[in-house]
Amino acid sequence: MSNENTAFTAVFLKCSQCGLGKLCLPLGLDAQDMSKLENIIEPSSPYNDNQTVFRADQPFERIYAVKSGIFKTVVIDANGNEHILGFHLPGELFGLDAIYPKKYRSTAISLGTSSVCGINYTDLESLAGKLPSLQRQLFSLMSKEVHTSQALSVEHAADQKLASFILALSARYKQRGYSETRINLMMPRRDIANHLNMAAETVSRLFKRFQNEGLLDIKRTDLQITNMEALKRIAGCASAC
Amino acid sequence: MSNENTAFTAVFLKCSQCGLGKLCLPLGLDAQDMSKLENIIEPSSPYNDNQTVFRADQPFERIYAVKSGIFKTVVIDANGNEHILGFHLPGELFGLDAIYPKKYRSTAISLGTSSVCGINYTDLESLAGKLPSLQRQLFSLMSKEVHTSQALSVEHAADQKLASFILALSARYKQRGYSETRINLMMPRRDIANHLNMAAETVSRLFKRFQNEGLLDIKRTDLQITNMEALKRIAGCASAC
DNA sequence: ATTTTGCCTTGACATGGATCAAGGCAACTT
DNA sequence: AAGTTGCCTTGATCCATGTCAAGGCAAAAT
Repeated sequence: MSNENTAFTAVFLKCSQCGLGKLCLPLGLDAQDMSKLENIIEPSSPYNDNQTVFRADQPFERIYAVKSGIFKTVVIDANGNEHILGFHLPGELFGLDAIYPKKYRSTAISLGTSSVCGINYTDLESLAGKLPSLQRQLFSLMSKEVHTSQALSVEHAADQKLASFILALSARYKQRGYSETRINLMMPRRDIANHLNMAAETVSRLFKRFQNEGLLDIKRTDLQITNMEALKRIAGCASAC
Repeated sequence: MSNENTAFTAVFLKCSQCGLGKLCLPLGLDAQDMSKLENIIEPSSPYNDNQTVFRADQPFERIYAVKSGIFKTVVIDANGNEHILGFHLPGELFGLDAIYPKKYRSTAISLGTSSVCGINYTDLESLAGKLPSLQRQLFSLMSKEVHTSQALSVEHAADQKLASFILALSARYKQRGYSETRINLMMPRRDIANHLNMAAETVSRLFKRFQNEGLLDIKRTDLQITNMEALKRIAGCASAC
């Protein structure tokens, strides 16, 4: 938790230099439009591990795009139980579910050192009205988000849920130019389990089973997929094929 | 399944006369803008029970707004298992998850006699670029959709899921000007069970338990909520409070 | 180097809910 | 009115997964 990564602290990249343009909001924008988008982006200093970007019930002002690292969004129910709605990788947006109620529905927390771009929603809306490509990309990203949330509810057996989770992560890493077979799980077992509605022990046992069956190798957070096809068969291909 | 409701057959209501304007796409539009929206709406003849509006994998052309009745959206996984993603009431949109991949992800099926407005998405996009209120409402509805999909994944015990489902239906009926305590479940137990990832027997037993505990009265599809507070306690208030 | 801490794994046991099987009831058919 | 059909309910049983408890291991702290 020491502040050793001063290299990141003052890096306020523009969209045009960011490298996530292929995935993030600017996708499809020409140079001129992108600079208009850049004008309303509010880059922020990196968050250390486990810091809060916004809390549930706070008034909605900005949506956020992940610049580096990972964030999770969490809701707490009436009994105080936490539930992780999702993990957000670089180039992904979060806070979109706050648009309708005009307040955040969840709390967003960094996993490890991570950074975001904040985007004032009022400004974004009015810019989207002027730039058709931006409007299109926003709708597209929200559509994707709808699907991601639905996909989770389709799986029901524990092995199916975990296999789908791994494959979905793999696909998202691949999109970002990383290996699709060698993944560094940034989140602890407990968080994976919570997100998938199961016990951490079940995650542990399933990883072991998958390893015994030759589907993957895992040591702590270092995951290597060794039989993608078999994993897909277990996943039932609901979200990953 | 006889075609006794000829009254519906040729009723092509305009948005301005539809009565769902408070919930549906036209929300927030003035008369002039609404007529522009009306121009791109394609009303269709009603569907009988269990008819298909679109199928998964067909190319995406239109989003749909429910005009009357109920529709369900269904996905079929690699093993041929069906899963009901959601039920759609009058004024609600479906097909939004098809925007990103440009093909439908699910199959939409009518429950009982039901009707829709189809809206060509290309036209809608370009109109949304011209009418800020329409753009705003579209973003708002998609944001709501994201939340609805997420809400399902938060609950985990069967009683909690069923209680939340009932309360969410109740709230949606209330919004539409119907009673929030007396609800006609348009879908069979099997469909409710499937949507909530449980066995139909479990739904049956839970309805009985809730009835024994004085939370509700149910006879076939006729549901009466008698203790909303207790139901909310069981639901954990994740999606309904 | 030793201790501490946090996370992960493993085992034993308990249980919620699935599955299997039978019966009931209401609506439609003949 | 009797039969048929589809859906719902109820009971008995089983199993996947949760829970509880203990132990292991690696990284951080002292």
